[in-house]
Amino acid sequence: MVSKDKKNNTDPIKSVKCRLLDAAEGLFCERGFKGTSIRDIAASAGCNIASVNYYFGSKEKLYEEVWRRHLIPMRDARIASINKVMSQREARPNLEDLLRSFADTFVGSMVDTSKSSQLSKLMAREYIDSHLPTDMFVNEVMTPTITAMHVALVKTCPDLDESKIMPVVFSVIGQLVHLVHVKTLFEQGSGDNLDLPIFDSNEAINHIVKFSAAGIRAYTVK
Amino acid sequence: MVSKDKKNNTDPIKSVKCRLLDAAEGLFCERGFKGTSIRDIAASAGCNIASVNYYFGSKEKLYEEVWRRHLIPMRDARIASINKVMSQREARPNLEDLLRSFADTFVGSMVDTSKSSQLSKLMAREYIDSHLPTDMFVNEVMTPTITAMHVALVKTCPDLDESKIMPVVFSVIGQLVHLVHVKTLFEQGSGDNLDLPIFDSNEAINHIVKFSAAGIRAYTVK
DNA sequence: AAATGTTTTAAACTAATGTATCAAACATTT
DNA sequence: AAATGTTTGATACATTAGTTTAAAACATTT
Repeated sequence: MVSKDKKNNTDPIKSVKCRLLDAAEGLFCERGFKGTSIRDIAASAGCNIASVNYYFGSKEKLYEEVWRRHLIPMRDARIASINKVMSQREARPNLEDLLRSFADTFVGSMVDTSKSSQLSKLMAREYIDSHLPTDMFVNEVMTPTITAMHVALVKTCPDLDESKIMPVVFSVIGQLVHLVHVKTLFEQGSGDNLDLPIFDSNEAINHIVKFSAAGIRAYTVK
Repeated sequence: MVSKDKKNNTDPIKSVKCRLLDAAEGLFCERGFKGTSIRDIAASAGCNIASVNYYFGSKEKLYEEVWRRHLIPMRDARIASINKVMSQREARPNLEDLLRSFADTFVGSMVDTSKSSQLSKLMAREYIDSHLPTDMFVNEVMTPTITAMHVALVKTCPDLDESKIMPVVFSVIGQLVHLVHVKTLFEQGSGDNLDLPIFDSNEAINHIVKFSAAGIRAYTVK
């Protein structure tokens, strides 16, 4: 008796709660927090409007839960990829290896399936107008990531002036965030009449690694 | 008889239309398009709700007008700053000069008053979910800017492989956009418990220039 | 099978939004 | 000053939002 239009996550195997989370994630990424209504979410998950409040208490809480599913894995993936490079037996780890590993994880850590840029998009939105409780994202992901990168860089480039590490990390992250943004713009529609070259992620990461390595070495004594 | 609370732009010298544009700009930057109601705008401008539809036709049109006031000046400022550096009498313009000039204008072109990062914030929002007609921003600002930077770089670095120019411009812009983002986050509240170092724009720009110059030269033959 | 606890449903509620109306106030021209 | 065109104001309208309610459907335990 239930109409089956426009529903994405109606797989009855998954629990209603899970379907709601999936549907909400997709819609929040696509249309933002304010742009997504509880009715949209319920419809996409194939369940009743009241379910959102029944399972999560409010729209805000649902949004929080959507985040919580990914925050820790995201952070751990990034830190792990840094540590992996650092724990190789060579005396001094290679700067390019460190950068590439970090970049790969940054751009790809959100790659569960094909919806690679979905979480990045959510991140960008949350970045600009936050609907998460105070600095949940900064404290649980950003700060730990930067710290891990900080110590890795100190080990990799002993000649690098310590006061320059933050700016250098800033530059790398700036490029990566921008890459994700641009990727997002290209992948799904909105800017389809641009004549910019097709954006290959691997090429882009190669470039960022080379560019950044040179930028970092500009600060080493020799 | 009119209550004077919370109003920012009630200067009766300015026309109602102008007051509406100013109020809308501030609120759109701060709360986004969806987060700002016509009632908020009218209240902040100290005029009636109907004024918005009277002068602009709709909320969307008002948003467009807010943009139109700045798009062309923004683009022209950026291009002019590039051309200024390029037209100096020296045989080959200096790369650092070009980068600094571009960076200054990018971060500061929105500096009419103290609300330096206001337009940048608006830009970031529009970036993520667009309420402007098809690619108005890309066509009128982004593309011309990138093109100007493109030809400037070719002249400044004749040794630079032409195919590497786009990636290189991408890296510079990525860092600058990120700088503006972070500046915004710090300047107005939301992330006040971060222990990141105080962010001085001049220092940051100095860094970006040095970092990027080295990154660019990594692509030159010698 | 009766009783109890959990989940789902349709409907209602309150508040807020963008827009439209129309008369009053104001300014300008005749 | 009268007439006309423009701007402003209070209010109404239709729509949509998030949330709540209470009954129904379902599942579980006794």
